[in-house]
Amino acid sequence: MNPTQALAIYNSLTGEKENFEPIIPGKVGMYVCGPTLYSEPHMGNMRTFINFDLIYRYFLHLGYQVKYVRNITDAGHITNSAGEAVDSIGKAARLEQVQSLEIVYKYNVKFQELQRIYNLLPPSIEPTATGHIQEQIEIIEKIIENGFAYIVNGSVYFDVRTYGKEFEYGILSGRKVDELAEETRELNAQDEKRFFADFALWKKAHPEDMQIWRSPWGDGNPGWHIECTAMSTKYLGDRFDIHGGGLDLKFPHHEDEIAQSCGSVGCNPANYWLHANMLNVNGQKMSKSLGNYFLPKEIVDGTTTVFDKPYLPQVIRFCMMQAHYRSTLDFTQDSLNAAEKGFMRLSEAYEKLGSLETKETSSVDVQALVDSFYNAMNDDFNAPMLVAGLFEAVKYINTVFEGKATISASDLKLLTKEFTGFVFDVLGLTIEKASSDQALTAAMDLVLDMRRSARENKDWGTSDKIRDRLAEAGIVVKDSKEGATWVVK
RNA sequence: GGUCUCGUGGCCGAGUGGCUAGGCACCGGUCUGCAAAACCGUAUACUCCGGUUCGAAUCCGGACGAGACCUCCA
Repeated sequence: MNPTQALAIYNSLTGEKENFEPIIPGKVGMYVCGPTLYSEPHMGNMRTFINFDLIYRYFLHLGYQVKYVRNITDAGHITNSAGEAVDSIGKAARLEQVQSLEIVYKYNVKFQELQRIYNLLPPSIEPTATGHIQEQIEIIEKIIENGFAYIVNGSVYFDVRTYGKEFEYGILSGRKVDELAEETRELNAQDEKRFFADFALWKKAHPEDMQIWRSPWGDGNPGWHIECTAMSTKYLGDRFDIHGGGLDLKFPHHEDEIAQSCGSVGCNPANYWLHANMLNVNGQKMSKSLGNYFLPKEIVDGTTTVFDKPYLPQVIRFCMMQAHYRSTLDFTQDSLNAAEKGFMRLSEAYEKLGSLETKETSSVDVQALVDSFYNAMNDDFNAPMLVAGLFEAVKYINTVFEGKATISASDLKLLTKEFTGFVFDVLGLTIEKASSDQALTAAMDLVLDMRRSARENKDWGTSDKIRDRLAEAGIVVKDSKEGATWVVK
């Protein structure tokens, strides 16, 4: 590795790019908020997970030993500001007339499948909220002990006002408690909370609840935020390097995690807070009501009506890599088609790498090119800049292939190592070999052989007829000096 | 209503106080029996109005527009 600049990360907590300094040299502890499994994760969820997969992969590429924890939220109780329980998993379970765990299990299987399809590296640990109820209770007890929470009628609430005397509530989101008071539209008059901004750590069970746990305060369910605090603390300690998640979790979820950690162990849990931006479709945030909502599996299968053709998962991933993780990204038919063609070009250049002829010297500064890959990623994981650098390499590879530029043996070795390293290991792309259908391949060999004979006899009529009829069947024939190749569209 | 972000060429999308991001499309060229494909190359931009500056699309202010969060959300 030859980065000419240090790894800088944009820290949402400070609003600035900071040089990355791990707590333990050579090691990284990273926690990312995973999905709530009350439905199949949609494409927008996937973008967040793909972006953090990129970050995970880059740390690994730099040689860090990474402990990557991404939780699974399988306890449905979440409370809104009015203190009302919103049990999304229980709701889904009732709708499908099954138990909560069945819902969670069903969607977890789908989520695992999606991770395979989109080539996500498995995290070091995927803990579940329901597996850490005891830890959550212990943290709540500690917060109560420290005076930052109170018990009302079997529920426990975090006391934001008392907390605010010692710590700063709103340190991450920039919200001020006073402002929040004015902004909040309506408060529930029946509220058990002492203050509108207080949030539930533990919620007393309702008779119709499908999942109930025992606690010192009676039967109930954990609050949403405490789940993440418990799991991150258990596996990464009171203080770790990176906490990530979608931008929409910044407030209140992450803000409340900070409050819970400060309120229990006295410090912000993470040194660097990273937030991945949202995915838009045709210019708008993906949503069911707008009709631009689709699942990661549907776009691959071509079963969504949003786009008129299927796309390979690696094309979708590549499309995402052309935008920075902190920017919104707009998926449109055009942007996906552009990514598809660009990805093909990248793939084809990769396949040429193995057959390049080397010369005494290189006509391009390969080391500088490789440095640009690292510098791009070291600048807050700027994948689009990396992709631009990779296309510089593509152009170079192509011109060498055409005999219009030269590369030395040592530079070719370097370029091959780093180019493939960044394409496969860092960006997480996969390049599939052409059709593995042996019967089709044999038939095509025969057809193209007959066409070649026709062409040798200047029988253009037959040659063109074969070409056109194959095109109608969805097979595109590409002629080149080395002969004809084909590809199924 | 409050807080915040953003507004880049036909599309997607980086970046920077003065030095061409990149991809796709377009156009030109090479190649080809023709075409496609492939490859190479050129062009097009920084919402508007003020201000700071030798110089701003890049900094500041305002206008307009878009989006996010404030309620579950990746």
